[in-house]
Amino acid sequence: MAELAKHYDPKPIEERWYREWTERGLFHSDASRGGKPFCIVIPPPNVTGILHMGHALNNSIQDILIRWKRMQGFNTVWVPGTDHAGIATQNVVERALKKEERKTRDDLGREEFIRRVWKWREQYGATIIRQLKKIGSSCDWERERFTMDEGLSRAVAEVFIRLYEKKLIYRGEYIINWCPRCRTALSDEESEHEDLGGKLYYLRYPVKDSKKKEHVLVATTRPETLLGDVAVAINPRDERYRHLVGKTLVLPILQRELRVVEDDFVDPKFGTGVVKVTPAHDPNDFEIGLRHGLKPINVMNDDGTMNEAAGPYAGMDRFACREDIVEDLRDAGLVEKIEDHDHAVGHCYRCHTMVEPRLSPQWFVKMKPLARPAIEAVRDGRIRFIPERWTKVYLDWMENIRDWCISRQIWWGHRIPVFYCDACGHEWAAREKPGVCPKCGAADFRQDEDVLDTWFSSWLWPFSVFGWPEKGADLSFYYPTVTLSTASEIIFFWVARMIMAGFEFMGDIPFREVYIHGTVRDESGLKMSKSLGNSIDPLAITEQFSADALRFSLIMLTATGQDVFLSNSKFEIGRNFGTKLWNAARFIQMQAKGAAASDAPAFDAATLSADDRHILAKLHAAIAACNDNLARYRLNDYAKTMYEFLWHQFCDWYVEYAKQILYGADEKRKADVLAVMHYVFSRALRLLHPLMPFLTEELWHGMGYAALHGDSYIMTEKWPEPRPEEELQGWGITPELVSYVDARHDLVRIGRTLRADYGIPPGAKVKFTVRPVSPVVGGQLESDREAIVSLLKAETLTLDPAFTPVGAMPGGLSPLGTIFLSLEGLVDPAKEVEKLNGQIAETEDGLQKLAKKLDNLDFVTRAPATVIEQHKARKAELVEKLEKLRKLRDTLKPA
RNA sequence: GGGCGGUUAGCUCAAUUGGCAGAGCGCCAGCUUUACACGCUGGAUGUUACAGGUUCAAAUCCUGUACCGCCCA
Repeated sequence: MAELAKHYDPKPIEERWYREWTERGLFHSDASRGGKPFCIVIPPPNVTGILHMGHALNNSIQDILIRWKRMQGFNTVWVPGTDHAGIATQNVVERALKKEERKTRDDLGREEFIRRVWKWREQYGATIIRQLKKIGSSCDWERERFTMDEGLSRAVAEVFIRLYEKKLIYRGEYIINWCPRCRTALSDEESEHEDLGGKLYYLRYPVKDSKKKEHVLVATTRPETLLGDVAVAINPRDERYRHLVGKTLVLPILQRELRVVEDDFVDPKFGTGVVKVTPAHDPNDFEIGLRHGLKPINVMNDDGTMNEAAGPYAGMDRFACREDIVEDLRDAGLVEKIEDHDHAVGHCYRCHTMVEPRLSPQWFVKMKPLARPAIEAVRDGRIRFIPERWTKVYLDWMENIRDWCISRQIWWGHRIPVFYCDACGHEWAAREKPGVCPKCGAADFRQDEDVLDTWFSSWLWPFSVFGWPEKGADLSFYYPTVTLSTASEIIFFWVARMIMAGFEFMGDIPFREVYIHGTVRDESGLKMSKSLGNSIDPLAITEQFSADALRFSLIMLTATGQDVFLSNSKFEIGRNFGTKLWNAARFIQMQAKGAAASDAPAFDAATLSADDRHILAKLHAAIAACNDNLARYRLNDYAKTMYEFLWHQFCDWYVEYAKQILYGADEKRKADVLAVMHYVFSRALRLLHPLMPFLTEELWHGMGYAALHGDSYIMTEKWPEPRPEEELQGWGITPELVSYVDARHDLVRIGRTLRADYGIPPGAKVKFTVRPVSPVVGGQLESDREAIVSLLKAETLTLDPAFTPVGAMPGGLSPLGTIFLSLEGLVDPAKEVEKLNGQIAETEDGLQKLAKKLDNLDFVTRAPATVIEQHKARKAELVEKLEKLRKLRDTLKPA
């Protein structure tokens, strides 16, 4: 076996292992293999997308869960894929078409355009998939799906028809959010509200046939829509405007006659209490219009320009029209005033164009009946949100759910499977394109021009990826999936709808747990986004550091469900940790002079030292902590557990302890220490594998563990489980032993502090004396003498229960005893006294606080006994400490 | 306007049932120590945003205020 290189070079190693894992089919799962399924479906990224930090975080999380469960022996599958992102993809291809051929989609025609989109997808659609592989995602690539592929398209059609036949899908003319740039309808969720500093225009609407030239003041934020006004509304309880009832007003410019209607919707406190009613351009006005039988007048084209109904403004852009109309009204003396007015305005989530509420015929899904079981499932805990607070967000939305506008006026997507017969007017939905009208037999029929919202395919993802509507073996084995990991932004878009679809079409939940991770932000707290230019490219990080470093740093920094603030330098955490691990491995390998002979507990349990037992105990504590943290989605704590264990427990203490044995002559002890090291390290690697898959795989092989397990891969190795308590006891591991070694670490630390305080060069050997607190501790320290000497770089260590310092001798208190540094003639007694006085004051302070508490009758009578005991014990400790500190100081004082 | 989250060391965050406020990074001092300077050793650092309240005891529970962020209308 080759020696580990002096420096770890991640790039070729990461490429190599990913290739091998894939070639060996290690990511693939087969339902026929049986066992317990553990399934995650990936939130399919846009086929147009490139990997950003949010993806990196989310997919690291999923990969950790998947790799962990795979090692635990579950039949694990992570189903990958992409979604066709209707509007986004169409935009991209249209832009390219314009740039390269100076053509529009209309120039090509529908069929040719769609052919081009597919071509584009073949060429660029794999980018994000390739990037997911780069960061180590262990998806089952044999199962990769695309929302437009044949199977998923079949599922979409099936779902549409079922809902259509149940009358849960309907077509109707309603106000929807319209993007004039994308020239399509959007769902409510796709219109993002943004607060804008707008204006409130107070306009005078003359009263018809008024001799006194009476007028009414109407307030509006969108004056250009007045061209579509058909009425003016007041609140029936508003006394100020009683006199208007039954009157007719005259619309400025167009001179259209407007009724005055009374409607409860009108808020008397907003503006003047009189609102213009424009049913074709405002959802509330539309409702008012329905209640009062008003005929809407549409004054805009689909691209946001004014149409013929706008009279003199026909052909103008909506914003230019607004300016002109205000100017014209001002000239006519009809503008009373203009106030600043902040209000929320919808913007297209794709292109950020201001959304125009627009009346148009669209397809909708009736959501209330679908919501009911989906609400129940979350209420009764069959589906759990992590962190829990998202439950309320979900429930609030679901309980006030509105119908879902699913039709889009674009070409790229699943075309609505509804047909209209020109001959007999029949309308029907069909899975396959029919030959003739099923009613009259005519061949003259048209398919609906619109396509479906992309989410109309995504909401089926957890079962459509397993072949639904066919009820195959995969579907019954893997469904329901276990965890869905995603960001809070798409709880409404996607998570809620998947739950509804799960119940409607599978009769069951789609997943048990929804893990909502935080948002990735830059150092100043801004959300990372392409448009802000503040994003950090995850692939650049893998180039500069490594995929493992990227994953480790991201996860370690991301507290459960909290946002994460990133900068380039944060990724040094993972890189440094990886390097540390690499070097620890090199050390073991050098000392073992070759590959591991065994990673079993191949040590002589009877002769283990306290430090051996201590590191074994810490390993088992780490195993338990990893399991616990992973099960609770506390992935940052899992990362911290491994960081603390490997760096501080293993490297700082155990490896340092081991040196004096490995450099010594006792061959039996050497063999035991190496056996302990291999036992611990081989398990730690496995614990770390889900986080740092590449480095751990490399070391698994490099250290020879793979060979010991029949050339296994760490990724399919058994996840370490803690050994039973009795077995650990058989190895001499007890809580007392662990706290003794912890305390001895303190003793060493205090000894080192003495060295540092007196400026002893790190290389210089000095004499230490310890006065143990008890004969038992004295005995323990005696048997660990070599270890202490080595860790303290001591010349000698004297253990003397009766030791009294002669003259000025710096000393420190530890739980195991007082440690003295022998420094003949070098000590400044005054300085030492000063130091001790500081410690004495500190101790007195603590003691006083404790005494005050314990003297408090209320505390003693009301606090639980265990707490009182704790306080008493601590007090006794401090009293003793104080006494020792004083004695120490007194010996230093000149007599 | 309604709701949610946050405010703890210079920075980023922990602190599980209310019971000794911690970690990483940064900072300071020292170190060519035969695994590692991407390192080692040691050190300093807190009015837990503010004001009240509950409690024997509050970072933690309650009320209010301020500021930051997000979601919804």
